[in-house]
Amino acid sequence: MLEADLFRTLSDPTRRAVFERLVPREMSVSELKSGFAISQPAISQHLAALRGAGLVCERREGRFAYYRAEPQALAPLVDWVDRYRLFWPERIEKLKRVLEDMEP
Amino acid sequence: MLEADLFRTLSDPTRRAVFERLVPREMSVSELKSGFAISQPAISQHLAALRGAGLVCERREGRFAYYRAEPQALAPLVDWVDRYRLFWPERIEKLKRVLEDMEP
DNA sequence: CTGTCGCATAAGTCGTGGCTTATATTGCGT
DNA sequence: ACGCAATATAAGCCACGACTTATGCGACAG
Repeated sequence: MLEADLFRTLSDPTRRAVFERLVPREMSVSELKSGFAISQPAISQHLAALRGAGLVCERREGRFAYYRAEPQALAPLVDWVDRYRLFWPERIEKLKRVLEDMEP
Repeated sequence: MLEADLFRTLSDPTRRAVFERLVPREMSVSELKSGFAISQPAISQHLAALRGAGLVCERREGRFAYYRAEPQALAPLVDWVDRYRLFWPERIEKLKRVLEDMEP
């Protein structure tokens, strides 16, 4: 049931890009804004939406707000796609290969 | 880049429900309509959107149109979530268990 | 203490999209 | 041939959401 929020939140391309940018490392709002052609309030609104879905979390430090992604919040979305991965044999094979490569 | 179409198409809960209903077995439009509290044109419009994303395909038979889901069209979405699954070790463990249950 | 910076919130605008009703199209039954 | 059934398309309506500008608020510098 929770995948609904994730689909809605991630359906916007800009917001998805914001999330992706916060996966490798945390970033301040102004640093995020550079690289997007939208206003600072727009960024803050996207961050609020992502925060509402648990996809990012903020760390306050003085007047700066540092955001980082929380990939584990993708859980319901992962469960959703996994449910239909079962109807798709070749994809399972590929996944198995990926997993085998990860353990010694 | 193609995951954008999938996110946009699947962001609507009704359309997502239509897709999910067509995964186990094919179904005619009128059979689909029963179970949804929306009009038949609305169903047809959702099917057109899903078809545009390659998520369903239709089979004509007389005046009936039978639709079935094409889970392989989820590929770009699967790739997207897999990219961030790597940042999330516990999820990999769960997946491995699912895969192990599937083969004797 | 005052100005400015970093960010959030408020308010308003505007496009998009999902729904409706109405209509067109094709196929089947009688 | 006629009418109805199954579906698609057209046109219009309305709500939602993404953006803007304007404003508020706390933190640091001078």
